Amino acid sequence: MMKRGLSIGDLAVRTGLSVSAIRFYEKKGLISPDRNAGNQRRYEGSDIRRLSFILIAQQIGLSIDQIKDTMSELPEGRTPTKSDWSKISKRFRNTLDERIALMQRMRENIDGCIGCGCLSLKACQLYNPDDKAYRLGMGPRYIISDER
Amino acid sequence: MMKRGLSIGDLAVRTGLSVSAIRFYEKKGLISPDRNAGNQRRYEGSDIRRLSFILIAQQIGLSIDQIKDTMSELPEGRTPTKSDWSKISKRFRNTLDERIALMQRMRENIDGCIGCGCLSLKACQLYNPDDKAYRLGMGPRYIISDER
DNA sequence: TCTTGACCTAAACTTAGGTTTAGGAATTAT
DNA sequence: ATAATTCCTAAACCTAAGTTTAGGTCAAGA
Repeated sequence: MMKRGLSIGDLAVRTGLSVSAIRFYEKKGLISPDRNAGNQRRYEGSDIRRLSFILIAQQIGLSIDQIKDTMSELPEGRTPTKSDWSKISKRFRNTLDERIALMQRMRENIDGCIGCGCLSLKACQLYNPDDKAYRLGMGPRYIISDER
Repeated sequence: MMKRGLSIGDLAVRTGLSVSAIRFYEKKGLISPDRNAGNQRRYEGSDIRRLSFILIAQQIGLSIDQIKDTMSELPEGRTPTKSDWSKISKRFRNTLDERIALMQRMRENIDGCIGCGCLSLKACQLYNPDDKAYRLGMGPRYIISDER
């Protein structure tokens, strides 16, 4: 009578994700469920936390590949403990801190940049190369040409 | 001997954008250059500012459509003045402030959420509906099913 | 038992924000 | 005058992060 694992539908209900998204994350290597006799996926309770982690990481702005890298530091053989998760979540705090600092710098510069008339962008603070590491959304792929 | 307008290549050099991106923004309705006798685009100096505005708006996280909406408040008949730009740039400050506040809330919650064991997400702060308005990157399209 | 609802895979489709390519026409430099 | 650039359009292609569809299989309730 004991349930051996959660079905993909159960997991979808528990996490709020769609079934297709869960399958997609598996294809991307973020989660690796067992299969039952009939080839259906069976998940453990700890997979709820795994998926939740993915959602949070996405809200912070990490890509699937970055999330995969981050999660690769979880223990391989055993179910991750609270402290395992806690350890990698500290990275998030740092990432967030950087994002916040960047946006604060942008905020400080924005009036000056729009108002000042310097908008050829060549000398603009908002256009500072240190800030190019993180851009929200997609934007133009190559902002500055090599000018070779 | 006076140059009548900038070519698209000139504008690309001045803004750092690629020529294809500038044409793309035109197709999206963000900019509408004149044409010369040979059907080539000719831009005014003020278009540099227009494109710079687009770049800044993208860094703040606005989509092309949102940028188009925002720019629709610029004057139609005449070249926008410094104060026209300044006015709409104030919106950016507010948008940025909201983004920053959201990220700060996330930062405050992150340890608790990862560490606490609540990660079924159903009750998690990080999953608060007020925060769903802005998500970085794409993420799953529909997080919560209707549960109809 | 049988039927309806969940699950399976593979492949095509979606959106955003562009880039690349192909085949010409206009400019500019020599 | 001619060659080398630059520009033109249209259409195809690209990536991320999924969704949708088609054609079957599995499981659970009446």
